Amino acid sequence: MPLTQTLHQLYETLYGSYGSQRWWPAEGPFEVMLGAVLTQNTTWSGVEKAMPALKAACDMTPAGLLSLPLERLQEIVRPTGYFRQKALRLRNLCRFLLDRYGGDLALMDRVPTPVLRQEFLALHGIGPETADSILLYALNRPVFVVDAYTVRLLPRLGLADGRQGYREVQDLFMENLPPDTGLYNEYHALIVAHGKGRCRKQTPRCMECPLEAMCLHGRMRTSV
DNA sequence: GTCCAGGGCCTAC
DNA sequence: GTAGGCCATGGA
Repeated sequence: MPLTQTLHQLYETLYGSYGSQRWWPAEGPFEVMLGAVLTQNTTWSGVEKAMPALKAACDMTPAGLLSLPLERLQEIVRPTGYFRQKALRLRNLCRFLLDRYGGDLALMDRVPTPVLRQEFLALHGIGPETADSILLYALNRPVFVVDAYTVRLLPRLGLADGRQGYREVQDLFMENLPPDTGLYNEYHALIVAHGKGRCRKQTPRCMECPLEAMCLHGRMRTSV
């Protein structure tokens, strides 16, 4: 089966099983950006605690966040873990938004996606996944977000051998799917929903897994 | 008590 | 260029 068709089948199967995920749960692009940093290597529940506190403490603008004392900001983001790092990362991001765009995110609209991506990656504390999450979920750019679930998923479907890096996995999706922001949005969220929902440990077989029929045949039929 | 989340940086080798 | 250690909280 052609790769394009397989990827569409994967999407349809996940969508049929989990339904629309409605990401990103946030009000406006700036809030999405902050959430992208705060959710790094942690659960969304922590972000749900930190975000209201942040909204109560400042006006939710880059300048407003920068006006908070560091200790106060640390206290607010504490529920998301790595609170010392994340407070600094939020400050870095806001300083960039203020210096480069005057705090006006609408000015990013005329900047090409590859340029924006490089600008975000240059920030300390923003790596490939966070940068791409911002591009897709905050700025509506057709960029496929890769995460640990995605990397684990592909080998079990026979679509990769597990040695591919971030960009290789990303290219696999983007070269075989149309550059559709809505599709990429839902696709990544569905992979996460599937990944955290079940089968994180490679159980020999899981008949309840919606991807059972797509898993590799022959060798140990590891569920996904 | 142990494991691990919607990662990324730094340091060794 | 990549494997390993580190950052920290909270829920299962």
